[in-house]
Amino acid sequence: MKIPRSFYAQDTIKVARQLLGKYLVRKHPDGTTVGKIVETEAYVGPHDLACHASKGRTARTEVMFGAPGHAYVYFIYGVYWCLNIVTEEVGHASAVLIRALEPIEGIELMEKRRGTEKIHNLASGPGKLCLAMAIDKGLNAADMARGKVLYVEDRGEPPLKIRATPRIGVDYAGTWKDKPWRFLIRGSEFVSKK
DNA sequence: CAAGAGATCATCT
DNA sequence: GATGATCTCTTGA
Repeated sequence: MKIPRSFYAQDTIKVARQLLGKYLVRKHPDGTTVGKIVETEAYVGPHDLACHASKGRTARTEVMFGAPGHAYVYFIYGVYWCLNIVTEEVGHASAVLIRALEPIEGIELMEKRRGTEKIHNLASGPGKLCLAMAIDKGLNAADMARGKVLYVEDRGEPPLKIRATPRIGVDYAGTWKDKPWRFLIRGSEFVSKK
């Protein structure tokens, strides 16, 4: 069943933890791809110096200030796209970065898009999973609670063992870089880094 | 295997 | 004008 907006409206860290084990579904003219979410990161608000919203309300961060359940897709290093899902109430700029997926459906399509057949390398990183699932600027601000082309499904799996570590690539964020807000499914072979 | 460089551009100063 | 919530490839031990 598709995850409703009320789920995304909760505390960002809680959403980041609970997204683990859920399924990201992407419907595209070329085919449907599905991946199990195995790694996430929480960006909790404007006071969090690692969060893009700490730069203030700008054209880029506008989506994060809006309603929960929308996709925040941004371009980084002139090369890659990254997918986040906006959390908490309207006006609270926070989001969860989807960092890695375990490929479940449409694996051949992912292999074609990624140019590799190594399954552990198809979606084990935020830039890689966006390539594998054809996610780019066109999906920025998409409503994942109501939309049909990009959403998250709960397939009713039991609770998972979760491991928390500091977030990746945010050394510039002062004391915020050490917050243990990166969450992984313990033992998963599909995370970006162990 | 680890370390380093390059890719390449939207966004903010 | 600088830089980044990344990834791949090359180099060298």
